[in-house]
Amino acid sequence: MFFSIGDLARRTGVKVPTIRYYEQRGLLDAPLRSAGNQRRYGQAELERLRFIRHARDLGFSLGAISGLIELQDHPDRSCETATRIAQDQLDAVRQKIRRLRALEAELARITDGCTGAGVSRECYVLASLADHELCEHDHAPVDGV
Amino acid sequence: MFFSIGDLARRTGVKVPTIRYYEQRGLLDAPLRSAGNQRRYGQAELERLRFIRHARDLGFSLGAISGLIELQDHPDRSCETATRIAQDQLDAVRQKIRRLRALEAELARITDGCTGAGVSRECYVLASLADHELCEHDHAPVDGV
DNA sequence: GTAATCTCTCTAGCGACTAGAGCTTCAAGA
DNA sequence: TCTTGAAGCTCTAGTCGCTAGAGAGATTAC
Repeated sequence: MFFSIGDLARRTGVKVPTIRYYEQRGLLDAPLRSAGNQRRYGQAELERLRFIRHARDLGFSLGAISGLIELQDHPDRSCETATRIAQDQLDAVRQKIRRLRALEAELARITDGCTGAGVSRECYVLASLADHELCEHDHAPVDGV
Repeated sequence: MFFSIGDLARRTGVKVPTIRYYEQRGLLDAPLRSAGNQRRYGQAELERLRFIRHARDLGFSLGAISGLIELQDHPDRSCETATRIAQDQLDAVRQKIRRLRALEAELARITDGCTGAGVSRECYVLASLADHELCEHDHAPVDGV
């Protein structure tokens, strides 16, 4: 019926320190404790952690996940917020894909220009990085590349 | 001929604290100083910082950029390393695009399933996150989404 | 000369963990 | 029942690439 943090970790694929971190961040409620002060979890916590895991896999921030959990805990509220959070996440993902594609094109061009056989003085990779004029596209920074 | 850190920031689009951070990280050499201990930069530093900026925009890590700078400073070395660093970066970008596309598909499906008009108990967004079985694809975590 | 703007160093914070120290508890076998 | 080894506990600090702020000193334009 009740299981340890290690069991919970195995069942969800979330690492033990990460579970404790989620608890500290308030995403998981403080669980019951054994006589010796060890955490003991039940089905509800398992499901919540799976929810968090799934949302993290989809790229939601812990802040966004907090919002989603808040809604889950109040089943009578409008789900407008949930939809908006998900839509924002989708928009962010699409934006990131767009930027990464520009990067990919540029990087492919740069690496194609150099076999790696020569000497660094003549290296097209280094030359391209030194001189933005050699670029075909603009590429804005992408965080977390 | 010589300019301040603020001028350098304006000419490269890199923020002042970031320039100091790069110096601390060893990506930029410690520059000359004015009588009053302020940093004074010349053309060489400007070019190096533009190189760094450009590489950062393409998603290279500071560690990778260190490696590239090392090669730039030794023009007689083989550029194999540079090519490999760039190729690794390209691979990483492509990998990230692949994962983001899977996420995009899943998020689009999830958000399409909910108009936001209902109540959170019946919300398809929340249901999908709670139950991975509703997913059509596997989606591994992507760092930095 | 004075005021406004820069610049200096230093420390701390972000997000989402991850690693390690030093200790205690638990579960299984002898 | 005892022992042993794995697993758990709390706490602090580190990762990456910055960013923000405090409180001081330097520079520049008028």
